[in-house]
Amino acid sequence: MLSDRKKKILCAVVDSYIESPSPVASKDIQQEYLPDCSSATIRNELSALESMGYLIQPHVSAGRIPSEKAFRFYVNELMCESNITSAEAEVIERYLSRKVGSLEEVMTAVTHIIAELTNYTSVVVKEDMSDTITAIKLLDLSNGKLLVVIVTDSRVLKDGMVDLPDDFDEHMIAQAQRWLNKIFCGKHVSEFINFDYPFALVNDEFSQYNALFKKIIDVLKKVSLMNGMDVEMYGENRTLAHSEYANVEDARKFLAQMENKERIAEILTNDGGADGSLTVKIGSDENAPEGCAVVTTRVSLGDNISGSIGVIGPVRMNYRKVLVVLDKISEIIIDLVGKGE
Amino acid sequence: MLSDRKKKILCAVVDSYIESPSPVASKDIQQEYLPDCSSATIRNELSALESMGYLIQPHVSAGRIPSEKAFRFYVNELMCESNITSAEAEVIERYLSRKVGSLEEVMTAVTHIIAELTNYTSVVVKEDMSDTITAIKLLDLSNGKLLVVIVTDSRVLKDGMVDLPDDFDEHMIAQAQRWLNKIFCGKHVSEFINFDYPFALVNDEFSQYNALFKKIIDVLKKVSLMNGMDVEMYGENRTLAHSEYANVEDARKFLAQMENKERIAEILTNDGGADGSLTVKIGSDENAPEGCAVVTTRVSLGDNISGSIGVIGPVRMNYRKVLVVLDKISEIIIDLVGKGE
DNA sequence: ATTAGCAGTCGGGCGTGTGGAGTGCTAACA
DNA sequence: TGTTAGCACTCCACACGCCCGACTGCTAAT
Repeated sequence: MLSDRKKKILCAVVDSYIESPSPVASKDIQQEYLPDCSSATIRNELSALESMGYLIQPHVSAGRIPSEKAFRFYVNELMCESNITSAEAEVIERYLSRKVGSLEEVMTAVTHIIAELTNYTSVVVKEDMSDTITAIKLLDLSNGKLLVVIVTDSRVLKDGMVDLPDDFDEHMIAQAQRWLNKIFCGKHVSEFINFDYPFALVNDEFSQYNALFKKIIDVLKKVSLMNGMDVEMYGENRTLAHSEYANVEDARKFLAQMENKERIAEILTNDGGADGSLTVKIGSDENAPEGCAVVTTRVSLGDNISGSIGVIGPVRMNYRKVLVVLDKISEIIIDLVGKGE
Repeated sequence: MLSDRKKKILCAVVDSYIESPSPVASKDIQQEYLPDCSSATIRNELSALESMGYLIQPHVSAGRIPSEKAFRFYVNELMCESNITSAEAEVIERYLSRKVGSLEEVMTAVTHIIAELTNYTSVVVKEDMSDTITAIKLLDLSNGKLLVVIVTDSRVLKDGMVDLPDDFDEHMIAQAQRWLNKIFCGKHVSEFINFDYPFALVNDEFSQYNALFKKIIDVLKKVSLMNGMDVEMYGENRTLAHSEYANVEDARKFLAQMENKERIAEILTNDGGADGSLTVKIGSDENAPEGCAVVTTRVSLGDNISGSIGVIGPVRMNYRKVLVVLDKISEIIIDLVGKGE
């Protein structure tokens, strides 16, 4: 456990670093946060915090910068709460509270307003769980490949390709198709994702089907991953304005990660959490994109539809502001939905 | 008109500059493209081409780089045609020709494959012209504001706000609403965009409506701009990999322009052109984003639905490759659609 | 445990110098 | 008149070296 003074100092380092991204010196901390100690004392504490993994010294004659561990500790225990400014609240309400229109338009509006207020990238994911599988079709392309097609309720189709073992004839394909339909029809596409192959279903004499089945289910998993998910992102540019992306290589790495919408959607949705609850993930250790932090909140948007709203920025993010904005937004959206569409 | 030799030299400069983005020297041209002339002769020609506006000399002891004018001339008259490599054609066909699924999925696939093959940003715009206006509603928010809502066929709603003049009561608002519905119901939302206010409709005693009407129609124009348009973009990252975006400021400027989807959609769609025809716009003079070139092709996707496929990259773009890829893609898509959805 | 003071380290900004790439110009030549 | 060789000139890009200043860690005193 950290002593009170260590906590104060760590908090000072993080606060200062969030405000301006240069290593924090002992003297600065003394002057601005802890006038009761000498800078030497603070230096000792900093040194201790460094060996505990909370701080990093870029080089020997530089101050300290917080590690990802420090940011996590900061968010969980140190950060003082703050309230949304009335100006911000007003902006949000003006934009959203009278918004008429389709869910898509509200999503777009939400991403724009969050990016505007926080100056980070904003993502909204809508998950529609009501869409169920009507049929699975296997089409022999007669070149050793099998086309796997999923047909769902809402006529959304997904398709993928599988290599066909040599010894398969059309009867066997038809048989495989019957089995697949028996297992999956009427279920939600998301069921593939956690589906364990039920070997029991296939008795010994049909063991040759096993390999094919596994492949097909893998394809179905992959192909259905984004089904019913709608991802909207805005303000990649905003995040790039921050100093961690001062060189193009880092900027491009960030953008490359943002292009993987499946990944982003997964990050935003994979931990449940009640309506309006806030989650913070910092760094790739917590499954956020590398060098990034993700703040998420969830709102339910009616039967079988749920939404996740998130902000993606550098680990050195202004968490206080982001949390406050997301909180307000989710509150308003829950309110909007509650009033009945 | 340019002499043959000037054309050859200009073509050499552009080709060489596209291949590697450094100023092209007279000696290089001589060695690689025109061994029959001396470098001095070429220098004279270069100097002439420069004063004609085709070339730019970054500084006195540097070679020449092509101006936007040179690129336009190159695309229109100099560039030698080339054919798609069989490898590329195969990639495209494998990806697309067996693609089953919704239009949205095909759009996504198209953006990905184009970005992959060209290494530039790719955009697809779908325009659905079949959506018509069912009703226009004016809601008095009783704070001096009027909420304008458009309801269409497909239950898409759009809304915007207008300041209400002081002397308007609910009867007048109802009257205005009746007029608006009379004019626009049953028409396509795009009709706002080129709509000229028909003063004749409003006779003198109702001239007070004029100001309000104009405002409302402006809002309707703005609000309906993207109606029925679906913009999908991929590979902003790819374009940034090119050397013109080596510094972050330029990269951010590019990205900021890419965030304006309305603008991009307009660039891609605003010049008709037959199915499969290719358009090249170079530089902001031709309404492309600043410093960028846009290559576009159009495909019709059935009744009242048309699509535009585009590639956005730096002015120094590999036009030959982009044209070839877009050509192949549009061919396949026209084929796909032709076979009957 | 805290603190003042001092020696030591390292990054980064800045001026200088130089090599090399490429031109424009001139004068000679076909 | 068009082409060419040769030369003087320009200017960028890069490297080198320098030094200033920012901070620290350590030591010794309180």
